[in-house]
Amino acid sequence: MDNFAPVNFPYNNSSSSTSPTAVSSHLSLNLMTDYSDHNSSYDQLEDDHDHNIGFVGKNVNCSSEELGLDHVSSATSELGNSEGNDLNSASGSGSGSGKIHVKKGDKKIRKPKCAFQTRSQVDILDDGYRWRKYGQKAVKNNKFPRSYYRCTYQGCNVKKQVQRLSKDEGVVVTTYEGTHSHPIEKSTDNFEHILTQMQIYSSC
DNA sequence: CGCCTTTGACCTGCGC
DNA sequence: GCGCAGGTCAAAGGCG
Repeated sequence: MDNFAPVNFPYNNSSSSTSPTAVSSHLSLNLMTDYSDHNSSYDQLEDDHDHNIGFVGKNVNCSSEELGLDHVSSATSELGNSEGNDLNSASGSGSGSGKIHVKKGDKKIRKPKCAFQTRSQVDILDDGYRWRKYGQKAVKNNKFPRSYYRCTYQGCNVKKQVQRLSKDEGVVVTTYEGTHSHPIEKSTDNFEHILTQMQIYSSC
């Protein structure tokens, strides 16, 4: 982990916000991007969980775009699955009523992801946005399931995944994917504090 | 009644 | 080609 630089979260609105819901009163953060090796990704995170904030991913290339900034970046980081589903098309149209994620022949455009881990008793960080859970899957080598959430704001197709580490039950890994196209819906003092720290210490 | 969670089925990509 | 793992859909049910 050597590329530290300011980082923002995947939020367009950086204005302060407050609304405590699920954020643990004491939690630490490890921000990382692109843990692209699906077998080692979360294990990697565990190596660094004693730090309050720090990257533990392989390729620290979380772009400003994925983090919610306006200008475009070419970052192509993605979360550790090997599938590389076309999340842009999937999120945009959901491929209709079917369950086809990627059209054959379509060029894969992988939406960058930005993941971070927290030490928290709760799985869900209240980041001020409204999320709807759309799936949950058991993950190999992990006794805890991975939950899939989607931003409920109309037209916003930001997704996030939440998973607790099996080796360290106190660590929750949250992966954001996409950019919010709307202001934050509620505020969270705790989360803003976290964001502030991230902007100071982290970089993607 | 609307929103959300749960959950099983389905689809895709990858490794063997 | 097959099996596995990850990701998504959508019906059903719960809750405020």
